[in-house]
Amino acid sequence: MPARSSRRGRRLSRSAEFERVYRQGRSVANRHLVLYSFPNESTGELRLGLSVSRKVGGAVERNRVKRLLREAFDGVAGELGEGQDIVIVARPEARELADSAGLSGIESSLGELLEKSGLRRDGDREGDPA
RNA sequence: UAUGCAGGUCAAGCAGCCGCGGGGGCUCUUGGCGCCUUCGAGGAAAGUCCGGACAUCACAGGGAAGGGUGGUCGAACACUCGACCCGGGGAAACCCGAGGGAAAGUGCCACAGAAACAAACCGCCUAUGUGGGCCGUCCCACGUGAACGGCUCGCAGGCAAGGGUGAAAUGGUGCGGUAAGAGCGCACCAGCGUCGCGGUGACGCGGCGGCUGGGCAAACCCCACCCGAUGCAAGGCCGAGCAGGAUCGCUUGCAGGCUGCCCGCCGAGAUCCAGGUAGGCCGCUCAGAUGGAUGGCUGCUCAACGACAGAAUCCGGCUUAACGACCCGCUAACGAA
Repeated sequence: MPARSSRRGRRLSRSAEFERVYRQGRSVANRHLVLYSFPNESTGELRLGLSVSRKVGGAVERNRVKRLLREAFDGVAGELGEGQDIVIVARPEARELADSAGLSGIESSLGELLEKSGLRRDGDREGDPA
């Protein structure tokens, strides 16, 4: 438990790992994002993968969407259980959301998906003995 | 000074807080964690259109095919750059030009027009040949006549000046000339050839000559010069597992393991080899990732949401995209003073 600090966990690195999350994981979506999740006890870590296709925009816009998604995910990572892989796919509408509402817009959209998926550990704050 | 040019710089700025990637250092028993420090996108990083480095493969020499380049000189070739030449634009500064060859051949030239490469629609001519009509002259003959002449209508023929079409119709203007005309002749201009001079050269200037018949070669083509193929997913190193080979061992356990030795126990495999998959490392950088860092929030200022846009082996060029701000130099027509 103390091994995982407050910063983000590892990331998904192999396309095979993405495939496993896509095929075997559960998914929830709204008009901006799609969120896949798959419990992975072997690593004991919370890992994130991002997929932002060319349909979202050019390199600058895709970078911006990815950065905002990482930032937003960082903010809520403490509320999620360990030992699972998460993949967030950005839809083209995510670019408009990032342009118009910025980080807060992405955060609320991600929070909506987490609520829908039930991934939040309800009332769990024992990981942060402040 | 406005205006217009040419070259260059920047790419909102500052502060605070929270974060991210690489390097270095400190702490630490190692790994790790933590802390400190430093560096961290562009002028186009883009398109991937050229060239080079680098890498692997191929390679005696020559040719063909294919591709590229195309005023000259220089930087070894090419690309490109600099200077210059020629043509075009501009008042100028300056800008633009795939700028070799159309008497080697083939092809194309829309619409319009007679015709787009060698011709004649309208038109001009009757000098020349020939047919008809009328008139006149001529006469041993007075005519339904020969010959000659004139006028006129044709045919053959001559002309390309003028009209008209077009982006373009085979030089322009003037005089002479002719039946009418025409570089047919002459003068000047333009073009071509040739000679001389200047220049490394593209070319320029001058003299002379006979007057030469369109455009397109980013149409095929011809000429000159250049070019091996593939590209960092190049390529190099390490290397699980599975299968393969070699050696040793396998009822008498004595190879091997527990363990450095002895005993004891377990015990059917053990060790090595090259190739090489998954995977890893290098290539890969004083930005240097390999699911890919360079960001977010707040406040203030300029301003009024701040353009185009994000490195992926490196370097040089080309092309394309795009708000603006500033610096330096040049030009000064019209207009203002």
